[in-house]
Amino acid sequence: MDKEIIYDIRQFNRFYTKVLGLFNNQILDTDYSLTEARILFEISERTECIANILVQELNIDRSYMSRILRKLEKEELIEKKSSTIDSRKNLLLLTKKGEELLEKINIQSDQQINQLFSGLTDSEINVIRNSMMVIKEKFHKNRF
Amino acid sequence: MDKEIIYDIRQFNRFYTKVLGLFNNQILDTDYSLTEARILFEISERTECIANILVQELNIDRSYMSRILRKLEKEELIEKKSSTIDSRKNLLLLTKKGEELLEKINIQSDQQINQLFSGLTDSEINVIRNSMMVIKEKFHKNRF
DNA sequence: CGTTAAAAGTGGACAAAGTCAACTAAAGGA
DNA sequence: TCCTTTAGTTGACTTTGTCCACTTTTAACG
Repeated sequence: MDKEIIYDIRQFNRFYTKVLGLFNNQILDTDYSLTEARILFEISERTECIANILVQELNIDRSYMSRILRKLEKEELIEKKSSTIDSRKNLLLLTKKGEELLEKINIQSDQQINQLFSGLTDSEINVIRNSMMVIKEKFHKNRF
Repeated sequence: MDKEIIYDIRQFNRFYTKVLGLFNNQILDTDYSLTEARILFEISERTECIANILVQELNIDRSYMSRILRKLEKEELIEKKSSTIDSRKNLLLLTKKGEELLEKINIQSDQQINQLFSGLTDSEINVIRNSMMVIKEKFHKNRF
C-alpha cells in the first residue's frame, strides 16, 4: 500500500480524533460522562440489551462496566431485570428518567452538529455526509 | 438541517470512535500511551515546538502536559531548551532515543493501517482516502 | 448423566489519566 | 511604572480504567 495513502489516512485519524474530542467534551454539560451517555444510548437502541454486549461494543472492561451500570441504576437512569431464560444475564432497560436524560443529550448533540456545520451550504453538508457513509460502508465490508 | 443527516453524522461519529479506539489500543504495545506518542509526533513535526502549542493542539490540561513532558524528559525521549528570546518558553526537541521510538511507532502504525485495509482493492482504498480528504477539507473550510 | 468449560457478572485493590486551583516568573503593553 | 497576559509548575484531588480472583449459571460433550 502506498506510503502517501497511509500518510493521508493517519492524518485523517489525527484530525478526526480532535473533532470527536471537541464533540464529546460538550456532553459533560450534563454531569454525565461520554461513556455513560453512550451506554444509555446503546440500551435505548437495543431490545434485550445486556452488559456483555456493551462491553464488546464499547470496548470497556467487564468490571468497569459492572460499576458504571450499578451507578446508573443507583441514579435511577436504568433498571436491571434478571433474564428468565438465562439467569446469568441482566436485561438492561432505561427508566423514564433515563429516557429523559438521553433525550436531553440527543437534543444537545443535534444542536452541536447543527452549529458546527452552520457555515456550510446544504450541498457541502451533503458531500460530507456521503463521504462518511462511504467510509463506513467500506470499513464494514472489510468486516470491521 | 435535516434530522436524517444529523442522524447519519452522529452515527458516523460513533462508528469512527470505535475505529480510532481499535487503532489506538495497538500503540500500547510500546509501553507508551497514545497521548505520549502524539506528543512525540507533534514535536517532531514542528520547528520550535513549545508545551503550550501541544496543550492547544491536543486539548490537554496545562498541568497534565507539564507532567507528561517531565516524564518524557526523564525517560530521555525529549529535551527542553529554554528559549533565549523568551525565557518563559521551553523549546521541545526529540532526543535520538525519542526519534527512534517515534520511528518504531510510525512503522507499527503504518503496518496496522496496511493490515486493516488488506481486504480492499486499491480502488476502494482510494475511495476511502478521497472521502477522508473531502471531510477534512470541508471541516477546515469551516474554521475547524 | 456427570464433569469440565465457557459465559455473565461482581468486588477488591490498584494504577493511569485527567482536573482544579494556587503559584512563580517572564513578557507585553498603556 | 503597574497591570495584564502568557508559559509553565506543583499539590491535592477525582475520575477513569485495569487486573485478578471469585461466584453463579449455562453449554458442551464424552
